[in-house]
Amino acid sequence: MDTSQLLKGVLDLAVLAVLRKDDGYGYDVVRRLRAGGLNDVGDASVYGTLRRLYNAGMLTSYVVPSEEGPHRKYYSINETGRARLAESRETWRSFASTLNGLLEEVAA
Amino acid sequence: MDTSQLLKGVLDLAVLAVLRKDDGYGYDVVRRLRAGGLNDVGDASVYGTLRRLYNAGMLTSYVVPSEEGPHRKYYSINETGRARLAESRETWRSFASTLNGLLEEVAA
DNA sequence: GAACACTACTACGCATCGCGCAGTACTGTC
DNA sequence: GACAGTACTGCGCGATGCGTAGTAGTGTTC
Repeated sequence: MDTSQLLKGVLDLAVLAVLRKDDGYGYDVVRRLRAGGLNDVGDASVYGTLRRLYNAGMLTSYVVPSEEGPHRKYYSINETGRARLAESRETWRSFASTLNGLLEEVAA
Repeated sequence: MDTSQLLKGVLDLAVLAVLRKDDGYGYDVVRRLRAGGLNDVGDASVYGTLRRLYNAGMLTSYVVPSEEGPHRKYYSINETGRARLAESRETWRSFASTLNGLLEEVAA
């Protein structure tokens, strides 16, 4: 089944989550997300999300010329981004809990 | 925080879930969802979802004239709808589990 | 009895956002 | 030198939740 709709509003959260420890560039973030189980995430979605988060002031960015390919634009999460990550995580947990509640009444 | 994006792709599931036991009409489904914790769900979203599910053959419908207001259009889940409910529930669980995995690495 | 509130549904258009696809560009390999 | 892999950008589409307005019926309150 298609999970693209489920990603809505959550990709921001996922991207912030994979950046919370180490800086990363777009292509790398895509790989981390897929390694984490989001197999179907499109690369354009991730690049778009990174740009959106950057424009929203959640990330800083710096370019590193690579000797083994094109330059890499690294993104680093800042305080605003961390605050947003914490907030979004709580929103997600609360929402997931609510939906699970609705689904579990099925058994009743 | 705004949860409208999180609802994407899940409202179908939630609507099917609240209809799985008893038939319901639009206004009633809205109340059940809100009672279940989806406080911010818009009524137009629910009516739209009901029509979408009906057009997709997941629901049947019958009109009951009410003595205490306008007529009510009841919706009833059918076999196709139940199959979809089961399928979507699994998709949701798998997805939620994946995302929780990504988030929990935060603690590590 | 007129204004108002509640119930119940429909229709229109908007905004968000993930995605597909094309394009650019650099490196390495066969 | 054609091709694959890496890395990023931009364009336009499609799905879907939401706001708002509109229609329509019933009950309440002054």
